Amino acid sequence: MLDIRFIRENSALVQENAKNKGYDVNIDELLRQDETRRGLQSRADELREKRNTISSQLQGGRPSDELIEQAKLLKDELATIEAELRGVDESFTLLLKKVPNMADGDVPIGATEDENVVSKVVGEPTSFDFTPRSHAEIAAERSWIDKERAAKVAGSRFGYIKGDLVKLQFAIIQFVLDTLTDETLLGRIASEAGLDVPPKAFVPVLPPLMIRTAMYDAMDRLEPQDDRYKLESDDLWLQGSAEHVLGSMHADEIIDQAQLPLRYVGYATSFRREAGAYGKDMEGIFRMHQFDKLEMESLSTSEAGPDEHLFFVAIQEFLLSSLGLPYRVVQKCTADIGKPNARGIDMDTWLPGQANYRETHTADYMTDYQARRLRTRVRRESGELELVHTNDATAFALGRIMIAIIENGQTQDNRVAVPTALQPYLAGRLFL
RNA sequence: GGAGAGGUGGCCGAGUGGUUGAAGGCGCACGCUUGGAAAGCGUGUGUGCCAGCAAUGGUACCGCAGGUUCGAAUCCUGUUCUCUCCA
Repeated sequence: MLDIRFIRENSALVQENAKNKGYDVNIDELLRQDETRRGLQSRADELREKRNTISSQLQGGRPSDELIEQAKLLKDELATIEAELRGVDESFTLLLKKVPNMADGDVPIGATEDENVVSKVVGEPTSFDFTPRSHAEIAAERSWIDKERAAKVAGSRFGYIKGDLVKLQFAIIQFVLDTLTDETLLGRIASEAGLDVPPKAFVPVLPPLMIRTAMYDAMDRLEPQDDRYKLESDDLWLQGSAEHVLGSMHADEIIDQAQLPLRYVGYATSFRREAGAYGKDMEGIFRMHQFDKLEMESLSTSEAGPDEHLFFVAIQEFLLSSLGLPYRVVQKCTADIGKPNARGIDMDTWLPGQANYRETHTADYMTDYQARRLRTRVRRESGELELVHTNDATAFALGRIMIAIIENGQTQDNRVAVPTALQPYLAGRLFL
């Protein structure tokens, strides 16, 4: 959520920004309600002040009937004002929550994701001296993915992942955890990216996979609800990405500045309905209702936030490069970065089976937009309180990255070359 | 799933209707004291919102949400979380 004081002072900018991001919000109406709300709030405060004054005169017993009568009148008036205030406050908050975060100045303005800007291409599309297959075809040959039986048991877009593919997944996980907890390596990644960020290790986390409505909403990741799985009888949702449960971990907390940045890498099975997918997306395990993911999250000061974002991107590039995969970096435009985002960068990895770059990574920078409702604050060295800035980014979405490894590393006889960086985690095997 | 106990400030802990934003202690900050330190002494030390350049003032907050009352940390209802015992 944005700061209402910021909106008051920058209403035109905020309206313009909402339009650029494709959100229909009425800032004028919001400001009108804000004024009404504040008026009622002041009135209620005044009435309470009077009530408190009278009350303090009444203590010690022997209250005069007159005073009691006065107090009763106040009580009634206050009740009326409070009811009115509750109503206005509710619709005001509803409107305020709809206002998207301000996009940073260097975010390309665009109406659809087609206006995202490719800023960097690393490596070249893998070439083969045979016609490359899709991961689904190779997995079928190797009995790595069984969607038919999964459909019988759980429905469409679920899978049984089996055999060497399971070992590959665990190898990737180990590789990521080793990378993100190695401060020497993190320092090198930072300095090679020209970033002056502390090389502080990420804390690995296995988070809860369910999240309360209030927390999900505070993270501003509850929408679109159509894409979420709700557990009706419990006021709980299945989380759609570890950042949902990592970012909300420090809700209602005040963190000493010396402890920042807090960096986490969460491993979580994530759930999404992914309604409306079609074509290539339906093949194999590209787009499933359930997938495992390693996600980075950081809480930092406001001044450190932008570099944390770039650091996350640098880490993503390091991870992809370590696997020898061709990828490109995409600066997402205003329409695509998402409501709570100030900036958003994607990594698209080359998939020979689709002969296309497809999204495997996202890095989101939310400034203080999430922290405002989470009430996660930092106590500055000066003693001042300030909202933290949040960053989240994919380390690896395991399903998608295994697709990339299979398709880019395939041989004519349906084997898959193991990236050098993963070989130590697969007993030194060169091929799966 | 059942029974019981309990959630008070950074921490411990008092408080069962009336200056209680909340005793006391610990911690922390500043000052005094000291050659220096400890001890000791003194002062201060929560958060949100509104108004104000500020000092400050008003208001709300004792897990959360309602209710009773002129007045609620204290009484009532619901709910949530933690702990103990049982299944």
